[in-house]
Amino acid sequence: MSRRLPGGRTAERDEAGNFPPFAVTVDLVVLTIRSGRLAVLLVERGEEPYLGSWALPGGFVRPDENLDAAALRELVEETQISGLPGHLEQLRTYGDPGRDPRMRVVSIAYVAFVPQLPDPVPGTDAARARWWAVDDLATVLSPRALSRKDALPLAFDHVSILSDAVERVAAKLEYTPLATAFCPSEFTIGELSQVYEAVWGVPPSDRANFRRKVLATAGFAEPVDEGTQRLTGGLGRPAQLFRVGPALELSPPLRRPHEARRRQPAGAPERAVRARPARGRPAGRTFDRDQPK
Amino acid sequence: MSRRLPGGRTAERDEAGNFPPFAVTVDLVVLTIRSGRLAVLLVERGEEPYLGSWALPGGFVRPDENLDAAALRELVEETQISGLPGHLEQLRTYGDPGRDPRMRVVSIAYVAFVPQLPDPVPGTDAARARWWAVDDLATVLSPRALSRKDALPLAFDHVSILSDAVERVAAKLEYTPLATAFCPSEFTIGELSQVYEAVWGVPPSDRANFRRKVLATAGFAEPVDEGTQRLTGGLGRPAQLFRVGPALELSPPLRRPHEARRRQPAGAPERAVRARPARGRPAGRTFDRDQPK
DNA sequence: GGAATAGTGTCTCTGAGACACTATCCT
DNA sequence: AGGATAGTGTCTCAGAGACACTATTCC
Repeated sequence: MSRRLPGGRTAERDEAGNFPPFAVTVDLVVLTIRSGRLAVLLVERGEEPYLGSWALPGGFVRPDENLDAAALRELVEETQISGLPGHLEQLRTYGDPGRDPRMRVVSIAYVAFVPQLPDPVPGTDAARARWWAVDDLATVLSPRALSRKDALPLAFDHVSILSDAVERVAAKLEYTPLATAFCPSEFTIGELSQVYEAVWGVPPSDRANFRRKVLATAGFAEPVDEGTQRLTGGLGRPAQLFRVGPALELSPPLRRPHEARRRQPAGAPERAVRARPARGRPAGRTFDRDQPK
Repeated sequence: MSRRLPGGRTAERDEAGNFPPFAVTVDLVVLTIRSGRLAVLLVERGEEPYLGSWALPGGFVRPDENLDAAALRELVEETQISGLPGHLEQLRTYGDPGRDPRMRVVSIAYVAFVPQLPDPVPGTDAARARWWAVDDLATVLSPRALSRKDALPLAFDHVSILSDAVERVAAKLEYTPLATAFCPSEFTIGELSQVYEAVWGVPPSDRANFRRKVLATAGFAEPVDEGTQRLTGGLGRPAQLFRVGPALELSPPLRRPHEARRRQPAGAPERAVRARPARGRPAGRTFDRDQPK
């Protein structure tokens, strides 16, 4: 039997007819809001390479499970939550040769948005896990974290993964109701606003307008019938409580305040593959419709 | 030496201490516009499984190349273009067990946007490749393609990949200048509009407004100094020619006409991991801030 | 009362859509 | 002239931002 595995025709295999050996893992970027700051769950490495460094939780994909299931399993193992409160989605796949010095590892990264959880319990499997404020890390992306001398470096290429994840969540808050994934089941508009502030780094422009915009999308935040409650630290007028509704996207989106939107998208300026600079015109085919000049 | 490979702590390995064997491939969704329709490059399979079916081009990632390089190599092999006119970016990774009946294959899918190319030349490596109009295929996503009895089925899970790619390009045209990746180096506003129409399935709402919006983003379409040209089939007033500028995003975005935006996002309604229905409350930890009820 | 937070009213400016009109080519 | 496509003017309405004001709590 031939080894032409992929759907296409140009499958490559080594001299012996075997496919190259790859390890396939999932890495998790578990994000939450703690003390008004965006935080990520990291685990301390207990061996080389990067012994003592902090890394994203992750693990091998099992032979019989799909990628989402592997990510979900890792999430449950690390956070002890079950039933997935919050949100989990595939982020991007990282597979540069050399990203792990030991061998070729292709890792499918996932992002999870979870509500505030208790600290990892010592004695459990997650004993050496802890939450880190994202802007205390040497994240490429966050302008707040740049040039901090005490910034914590991460193992492997996990800084890139984290940066991509932070950009993803910042973008997702603009046009989806996923900010609620960071909130408890009942929340106030003020708490929702704090999520946006923690993720974007700047508060939504105007409190009053923010409230109106949130309420403008039906099925984003739905009022709990009765009560009100003060969660603001016990001060001020009690706030209405809301639950998350069925909406899948924000119909007038909540755009990030100006700056980020006006030139570069704040984070990675688009992740496109660049060819090495072509000298002169492309040597191969040319366009049908190119007019002679 | 231990085999705890991933950054995290919960690496799994089999009884013998080895990681499970995976094949890693890239699959390409090469999109272009042909005769005013969105088209994708497919190759005919010459062996089982899915012998005779059409599939996305793809191939193994080589041990020493990164994922982007593998995708770029496949693109060049299939289209004969070099220097990457157009755009190439990672789409998503597909790795369900059983997606290839022969063994476990994890495939990183890429989308490419390319300008119109000549038909594949018989006799070359790409002889059994051809362009298919996307809505002639049994794409899950495209409303136009649904319920076509003569729709062409694709091999493996390539329908899912194609659907995701089409949704990606439709979304990208809203807030990036990537429509120009489908155009020749000099193009008219009318041609740009045709790209939007082919991808979205509906023309931009108003010709005049479309023109103004395109021109509103500096660095999207920049006028070629001199000339004008008629490309419209030799009829009507000659159109100004434009070149692509340096803009990375459309500052007032070009939103898809209403319908798609008002409820579901036209395509896959968000690709989040769903946990199996939790019976009762989550058994594990509960939220810090859950108020007793 | 004063500080702090929640909620409402309303004005202005920009951008999106609709549509009428002019310009320049072809046959 | 008539059809076809390119380009401009302008009106209306909705959404975004700014800001003033009221409401309700704790101290």
